[in-house]
Amino acid sequence: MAAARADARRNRETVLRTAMCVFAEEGLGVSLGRIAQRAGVGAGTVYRHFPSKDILVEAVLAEHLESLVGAADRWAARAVPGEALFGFLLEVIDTSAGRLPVCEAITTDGSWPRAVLGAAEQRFHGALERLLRDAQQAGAVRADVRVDDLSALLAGGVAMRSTHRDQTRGSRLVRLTLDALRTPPVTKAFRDRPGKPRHETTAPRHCAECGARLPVRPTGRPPRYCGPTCRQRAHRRSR
Amino acid sequence: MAAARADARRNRETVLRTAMCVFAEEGLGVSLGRIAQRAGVGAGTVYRHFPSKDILVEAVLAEHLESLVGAADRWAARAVPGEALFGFLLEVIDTSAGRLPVCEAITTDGSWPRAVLGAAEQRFHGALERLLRDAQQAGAVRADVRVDDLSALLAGGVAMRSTHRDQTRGSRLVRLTLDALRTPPVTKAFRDRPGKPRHETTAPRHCAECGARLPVRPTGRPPRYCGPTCRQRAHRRSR
Amino acid sequence: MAAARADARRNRETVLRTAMCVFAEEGLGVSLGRIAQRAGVGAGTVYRHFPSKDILVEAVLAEHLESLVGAADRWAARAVPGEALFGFLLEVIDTSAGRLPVCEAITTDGSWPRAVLGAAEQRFHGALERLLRDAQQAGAVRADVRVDDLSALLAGGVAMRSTHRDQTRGSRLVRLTLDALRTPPVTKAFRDRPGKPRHETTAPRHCAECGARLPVRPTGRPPRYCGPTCRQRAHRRSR
Amino acid sequence: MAAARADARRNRETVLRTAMCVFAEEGLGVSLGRIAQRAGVGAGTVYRHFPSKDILVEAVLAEHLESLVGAADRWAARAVPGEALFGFLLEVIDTSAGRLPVCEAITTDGSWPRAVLGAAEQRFHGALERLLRDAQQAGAVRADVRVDDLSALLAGGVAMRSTHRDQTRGSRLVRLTLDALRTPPVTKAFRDRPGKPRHETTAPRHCAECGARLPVRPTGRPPRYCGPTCRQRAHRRSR
DNA sequence: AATGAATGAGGTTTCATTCAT
DNA sequence: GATGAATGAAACCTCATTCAT
Repeated sequence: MAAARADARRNRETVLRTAMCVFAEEGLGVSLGRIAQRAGVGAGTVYRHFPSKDILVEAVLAEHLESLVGAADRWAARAVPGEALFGFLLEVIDTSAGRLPVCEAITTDGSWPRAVLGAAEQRFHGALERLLRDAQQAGAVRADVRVDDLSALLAGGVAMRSTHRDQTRGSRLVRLTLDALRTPPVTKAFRDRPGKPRHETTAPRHCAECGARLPVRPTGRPPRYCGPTCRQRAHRRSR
Repeated sequence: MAAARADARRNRETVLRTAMCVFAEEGLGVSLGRIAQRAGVGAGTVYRHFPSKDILVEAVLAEHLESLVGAADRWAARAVPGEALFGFLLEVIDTSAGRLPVCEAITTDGSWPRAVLGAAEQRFHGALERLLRDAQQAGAVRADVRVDDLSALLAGGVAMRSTHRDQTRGSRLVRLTLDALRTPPVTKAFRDRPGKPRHETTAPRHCAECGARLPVRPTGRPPRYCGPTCRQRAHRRSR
Repeated sequence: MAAARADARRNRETVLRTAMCVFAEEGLGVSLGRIAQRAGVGAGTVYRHFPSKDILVEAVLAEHLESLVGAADRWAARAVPGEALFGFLLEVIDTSAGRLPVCEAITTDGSWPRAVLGAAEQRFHGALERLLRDAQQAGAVRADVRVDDLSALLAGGVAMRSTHRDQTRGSRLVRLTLDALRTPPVTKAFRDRPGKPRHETTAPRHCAECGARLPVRPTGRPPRYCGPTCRQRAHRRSR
Repeated sequence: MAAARADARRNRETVLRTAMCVFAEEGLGVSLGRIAQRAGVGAGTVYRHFPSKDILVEAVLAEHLESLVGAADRWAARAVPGEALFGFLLEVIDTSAGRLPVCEAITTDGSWPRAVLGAAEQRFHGALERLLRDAQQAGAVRADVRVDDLSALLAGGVAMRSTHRDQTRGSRLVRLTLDALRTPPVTKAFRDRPGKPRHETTAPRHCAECGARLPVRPTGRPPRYCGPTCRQRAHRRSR
């Protein structure tokens, strides 16, 4: 009987792994029959372990999340707080890129019985939260970022990676995007009055003429134009 | 006869608009029967105008793209180059947020007969290209960004917006992400030798202690830490 | 109004002729939409003239039968009784070969409202009957053949012609089969009766060597072979 | 497991047999739903065994052909060459009469994936070929007949039988037609060659009055009528 | 009278799920 | 516990027929 149980567990694993691959390859639309076939088991066996298709999809996602929790722990253990978070986010996006359909099933469709996912999802969010908190305490990440921002950012990153026709540039784009989380370059004054950037809101951030980004400087009169050219042009216009 | 044609066109519009809504609400999985029902027409009528489901989905997407091309033109007409691009990207993401499933059908699944979409897609890409070129010539956007980066970025932005449980913060996150495209703060030296940042590769870009982003300055000795705090902390650790 | 009527009649003709072709080419399964398309008219026009598909099929068959009645009269007018019948049967089979599906719709399926066909069918059977009676009175055809035998024989002939992969041999097979109707070799007493062409029935009708049809001549010794070549070949074989 | 397989096989048989009947009764137009209903199984079961309608039709035909191959072997085993062929052809026509629609699906429509039928069809043609060859070697059948002639002849025979409103006369007509294959009356020299039954071909094979088949006897004067009744009737007529 | 859009029942096919073996 | 055959609802698509223009 123990042997039987071992058999059953092995079968469960097989089905789960197969489903993961097939979902990734052909989308969530594949029939369970196909999965059973690819797993080399009968349709009934799939149903014994996963009483419905939704449950199977959830199990696949939970498995994925679980493995990501492991990755989070590894990153937390071996890197300084900020880099741990960025490393983890990148890894999540990389390993999830092929699984877009599965992820979307969860994120997009609100009709999912969140309860079932619960365990894995909470552990995942917990891990994410810890990494974020540490990174923020280390000052590596903007203070106004929350866990749910990260979730959304992950979804976005996966979408970018999966969508970009050029894998290398897709990767690069994701890194560029993640950098948006980093604490922006700050000055002494800013650092001394944390949370109150001097010009954060009052100073113009873009050239009033051409829209170019203006450099942020903590002191002095904030510029209104990106340079003499634009200033002149605006002056002309104002007459 | 002309009247009959008008009727037909109206019907086509109705079906198209209904399909747009229903796809957005319930995903691409909905049956054509349901769409027909919601549109208040017979199943055959849907079929008459869109001979297959794929064709209907394409039509919905094409319609959407077409409207976006209009938006692109409006932005190009009424804003300075850089802001036109950013405004357009934001609008695309905002108006596409509800249509995630439709967009994904296109971006995710490579099996689409691109030919059919062709017209609308090319016009969309053309518009995107023009906005990007102008923005880059105005120096408002990084020179190393390409159109396909923008496509991927859009997909990512839509995913973020749709995924974030808090709409407001989702919006904010998207804006933050788009800013990654902006030309990074540069100095005179950099501006004079465009494309050749002084320390671009040799200087450390992140604080060696906390990982915070380091300001890039074209002259002087590049800093290793983000500030005295980290320098001190590193010093302590090195003893 | 008279003009309108002429238009309508012309339309009816067009539809009928088109239906004939299309049925012959693609079977009875084709949709009326296709026929309307090929005829260059609207679906409604088809229905105005032929209120249902069955009625259209019947009309096509009736038209065909009507034209065959004409052929029967021509044969009756220009050939000796026996040959008139055989010529007519061959012509029927030849012209019906492409129309197998239509014919079958009538002969096979007992569910047809015979009443509607009535007129054309009766005229056709009448013509057939006359040809048969004359041929039998001339002694060219077995006395025990009835009109319904001929109908069945026609169906069989059409099937053979349509089925045989080799058109030429199909034709030959049909002729061979029709010959089964001819009066079998009879005794001297029978042959001597007046009003009978001398060799009409006793003379061999095909070359005993190669099976080619032999010309029928009322006088002289009937040939056994189609020419010197076959005669020589048979002579050699008999040694 | 074996039991399940046995069940499945039984089900397959049921569906096949039902389809055979229903096709014969109502034509190839019947819906698979109807067949499933008549077979007492679900629509899915039909589909499991025959993944498409075409495949089911083919299977029905293949089954039929297979059974005919058996019949061919039986005839070859128990009759002299010539009679074996004729007996077989008659049996084919008789048993196929009800199945006209199925046969036509094959013979009429060239669009069939012959590959699938292949096996059964080739075996059938092989059997036909053997019977024909033997019959020709025995001199019972014209030397210029080929297998494809027989195929077409069979189609024609089936059409005749199915079409004739009077079954008995239909049968008679078919026999008459098949006789067209027999070696035509030959000359003395030919007749005297050894190994040939005396009256095989020259003696009348059917009653000159009523067309009934005459017994073939190798010796004695061959009868001209099937019995005294017909002889008397013919006598009366000749006066 | 002609057009062709609209209709909707019905056809084939698919597949999640159950159940006998 | 595993198997895979059976089920039947539902999807997509077709087309004979009607009807507004």
